[in-house]
Amino acid sequence: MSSDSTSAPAGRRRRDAGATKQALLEAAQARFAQVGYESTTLRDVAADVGVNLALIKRYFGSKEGLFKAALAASPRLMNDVPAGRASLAEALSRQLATDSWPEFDKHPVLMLLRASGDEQVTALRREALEGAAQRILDALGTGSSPADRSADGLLRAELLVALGVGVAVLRSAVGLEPLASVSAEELAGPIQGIVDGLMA
Amino acid sequence: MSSDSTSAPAGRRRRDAGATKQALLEAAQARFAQVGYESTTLRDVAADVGVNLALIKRYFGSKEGLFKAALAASPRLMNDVPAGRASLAEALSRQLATDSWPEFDKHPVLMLLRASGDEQVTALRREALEGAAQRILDALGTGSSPADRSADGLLRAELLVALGVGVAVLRSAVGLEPLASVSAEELAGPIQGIVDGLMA
Amino acid sequence: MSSDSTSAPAGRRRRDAGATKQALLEAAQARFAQVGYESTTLRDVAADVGVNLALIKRYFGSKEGLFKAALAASPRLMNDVPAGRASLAEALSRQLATDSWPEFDKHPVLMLLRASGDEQVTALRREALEGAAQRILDALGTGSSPADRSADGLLRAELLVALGVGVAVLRSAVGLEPLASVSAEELAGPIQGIVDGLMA
Amino acid sequence: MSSDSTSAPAGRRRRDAGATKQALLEAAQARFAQVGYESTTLRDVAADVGVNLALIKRYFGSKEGLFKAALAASPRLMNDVPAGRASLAEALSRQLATDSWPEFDKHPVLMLLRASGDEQVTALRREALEGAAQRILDALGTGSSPADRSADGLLRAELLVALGVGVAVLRSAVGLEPLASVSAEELAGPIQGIVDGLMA
DNA sequence: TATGAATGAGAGTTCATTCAT
DNA sequence: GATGAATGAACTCTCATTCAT
Repeated sequence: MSSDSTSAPAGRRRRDAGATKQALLEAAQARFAQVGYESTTLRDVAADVGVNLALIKRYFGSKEGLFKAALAASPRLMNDVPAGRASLAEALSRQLATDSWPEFDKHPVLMLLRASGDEQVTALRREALEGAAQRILDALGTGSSPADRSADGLLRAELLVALGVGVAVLRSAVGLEPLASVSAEELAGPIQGIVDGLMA
Repeated sequence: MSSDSTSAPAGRRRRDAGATKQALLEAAQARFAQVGYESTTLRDVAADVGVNLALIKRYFGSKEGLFKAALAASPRLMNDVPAGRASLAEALSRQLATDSWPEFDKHPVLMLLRASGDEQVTALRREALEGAAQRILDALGTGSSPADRSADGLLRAELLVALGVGVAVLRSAVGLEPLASVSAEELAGPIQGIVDGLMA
Repeated sequence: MSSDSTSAPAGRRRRDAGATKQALLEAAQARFAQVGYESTTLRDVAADVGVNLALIKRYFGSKEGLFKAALAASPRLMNDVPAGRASLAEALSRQLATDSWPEFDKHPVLMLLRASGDEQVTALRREALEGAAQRILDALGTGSSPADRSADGLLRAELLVALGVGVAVLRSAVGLEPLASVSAEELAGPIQGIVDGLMA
Repeated sequence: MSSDSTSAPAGRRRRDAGATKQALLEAAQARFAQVGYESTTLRDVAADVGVNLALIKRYFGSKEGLFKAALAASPRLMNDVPAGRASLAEALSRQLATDSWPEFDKHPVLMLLRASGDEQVTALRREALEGAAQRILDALGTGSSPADRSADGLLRAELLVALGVGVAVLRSAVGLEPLASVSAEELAGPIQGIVDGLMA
């Protein structure tokens, strides 16, 4: 779908700063998610896009800068989740199965887990995950069950985030079967059970 | 001359190959779990123990070798879990709270997630996690509930493993509150709910 | 459109090639004198003036070219020195004190000492300093003292140049006190003694 | 005289840390004096000695560290100058002529003038030159002339240091003739005149 | 003419590893 | 068996420069 950018001369993308920057960003996201911060080399990222290494410095300042940009450009986790337990479980199942992430090792959540020591990165990471937890909590907030409103509602939401993080890791980094190749459909039942059990 | 036992780093450990090796292994486990494979330097590990860098080469062959040995020497996850949902939930809660791992960033599960390149490492990792899933399944297997015996029983067990992995990551690498500082006691309720919901 | 003169950097200098070139030259002189050839980046020079980096290439060809131009545009050392030992000593004192060079680290003699590689640069440098020595010799040449006309008169003049160079270096690069902050007045006596002693 | 080090196996110096370190130091001193801090590359220094680049890091930590070590290992300027104007002038002449420094472009004073931005380096530099000035002052201190004891005695001593610095620069970096190839003998007269005139 | 996207070469630094002693 | 000197390869980063527009 989004293979080629806006108005690029197809063959060799040349002299289009925006497109180059975007391509670098995507390549970086993939590399960071797949092999982590340290193992990702800027040479590889540049080579993926087919441009010179120095452009990364030009556009992102440094490796840290590229990482932060890649992190910031990641899609929001658990975005637009309709209210209600059923739709939450369904959204979780879908996002954790290969359906929405054919190349699962590039799942944005994986990048979140790769360290870089930097303080700002840690903050970005935390914000992203806190946001996901909050959105999960919101999706459950309309329910009448006492647990939804309880003091530890956020904790329960975070446990669902943890579940998602764990599934992503086990799928991609470990390849644990049958989890690694389960479909959204097959995942739906157990996830629904977890959500219900957690909020009972 | 003086043979020191494992847990007694008396004065200057001298000429006790076994103790030195064990100390190196523990130092390596801590470093790998805390900062990951790439960021761990052999010099640091050797310095932690106070021995020469070349000893690591001698004992473990290479950095990969040390990592594999550290992985293999990790405590088994979910070991000795009594049968029954309640005890399973309790065991999970305990292991995921700071209670059993005061220095949570050295939790063995964290080391499992580091470094991906080597094939043998991936295998070790998978075995460790498959074993945990199997033991969880066993702990539930004696129950009479239909889900325990269902075809996707293993999948459900793996979801619990995923939950554990995710919690460990969020606690240590991200420091997501309130999850990061929750006690085993506070964790028990929600975890129990999840186990019950999953197996309902 | 609006033609700005040399010393009036009004608003945004536009379309005045001469003024831009002159501004670049001055900025380059300052940078080269202050931090040396290698540490001066063309980006910095361009930024100082507020023009595009490529303009330097256009006007001066290369970094070497800019350096040569900056060197060639430097004010002549020991220019217009009236004849006689007293006026020579006075001229030396004045030029080596902060009086005439409030920003002493931009003193033109400092630029002369930077960068060595290029052959042409060495020639320019030598010419500038030979000229200064010659003018010093001329200023003394009208005197009746036998030393003025002696075969090593030039050598003696060069020793005065050396003194000047050394003072400039010690003032700016090293900050050697009390020399670094001495006034022209305080310098006058000792310098006069040196000139007299040298020519006695 | 000091071409080969202590007990080196002549052919290829191997496995002698002390000798290697010393050789690196000497090579660094030469390079720094000749082309300055920025233009000196660690690869060149290592190549001069015929060892691996990484050894410089091992022994000196960094380029800055190497520079500081080279500076600290430099011979003291104006060391062991006997008291009296005549011997001072003679010592100055000798040190500034090719006599004592056949390869004049490696003269230690040249290294002092090459910047590196570092604060500690500036301090080292200043100390070395202050020491030289002090020793010059001491050499003159026994005289009965009023100027020796005057408040600006140090300033006058520093002017002699400046003269030395300037001569060194003009000899090596600029090659100003006839100064550049003057003998100690030819230099003696003018220098003596300067010292006398300065202290009159 | 002037801009800025893109490049290539080389810098210091870091690390696992190897090799004499 | 154990030490530490020495190596090679790779990394990030920096800069002058070139090339389309």
